[in-house]
Amino acid sequence: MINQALTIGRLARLAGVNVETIRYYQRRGLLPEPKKPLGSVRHYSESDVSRIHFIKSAQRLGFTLEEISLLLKLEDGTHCVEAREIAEQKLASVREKLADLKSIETTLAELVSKCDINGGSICCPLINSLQHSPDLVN
Amino acid sequence: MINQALTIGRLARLAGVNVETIRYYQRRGLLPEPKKPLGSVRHYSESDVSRIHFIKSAQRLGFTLEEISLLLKLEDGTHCVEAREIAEQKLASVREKLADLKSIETTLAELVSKCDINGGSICCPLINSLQHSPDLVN
DNA sequence: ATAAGTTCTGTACTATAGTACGGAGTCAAG
DNA sequence: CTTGACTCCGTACTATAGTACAGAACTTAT
Repeated sequence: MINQALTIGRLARLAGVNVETIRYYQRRGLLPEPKKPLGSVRHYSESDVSRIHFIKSAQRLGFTLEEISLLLKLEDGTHCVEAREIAEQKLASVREKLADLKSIETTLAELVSKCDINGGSICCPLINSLQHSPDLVN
Repeated sequence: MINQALTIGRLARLAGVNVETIRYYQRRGLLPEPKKPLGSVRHYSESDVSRIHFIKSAQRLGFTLEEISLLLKLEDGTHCVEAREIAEQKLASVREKLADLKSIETTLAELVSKCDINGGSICCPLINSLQHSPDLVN
């Protein structure tokens, strides 16, 4: 096979992760482990690339691999009601995180702009805000 | 002292964390360790409660203790320019996370509402979406 | 003043999410 | 047909963020 049979190494490069990470995801059940053609090496598909991207995206948002594993189980097509429940739970938690982030964003943006007004000289507004309301969220 | 000298245990209860967590934050330099009045126990202040709340809030948003430690250094009042740079960096990363979360929110909300339309019977829209565009973000 | 409850100190253990590595087997290019 | 790269498999190590615990000192309530 001179052309791209998707081996684990190629998959890793395509997906931008480490080979070891792929094996780890397989051990954790996040990625299927294709069966090995006896006396040869495993072959992967494009969908594995997508799946890894999905995992990485979800992770960047603070989902744990455990949670991502739940999300991915929506895929098997056999647990519709559960699938919807999980999706709803996730949606709620995403909205919570969104609200938290928005409030941090507002606070930080204010601090930085107060700093602008002072022309970057002595940024007391920024420091004072942190000193007197360090409890940014809630 | 019959009344509330803020000992580490009380501080922990007030801040809603474990005593060990407070010690850990002290070791990491996230909380000051008040000096011990020889042959007695350390006393804490209200500002330590606020500081712990701040740390916990920032953590819920995905900041690492390392990053939080940087944020907290804005407080010392002596590095105005650096303080502003850190705040700006954080603001940028918060905005990135916000964008990511919004896109996940949209996707999940769509999936759940498609599920509603199907009356929760066979939730193919949800499952299909995940199967055919598992790369939620970007 | 004595027992129960805290604090202090240091060290060790835990979970999560990987990364590294050794040795054997497999592939592919010269 | 051999050499170098890659795969496979298991085990071990790493960093982050704690938690647990042992033994001594201190505090508080009775």
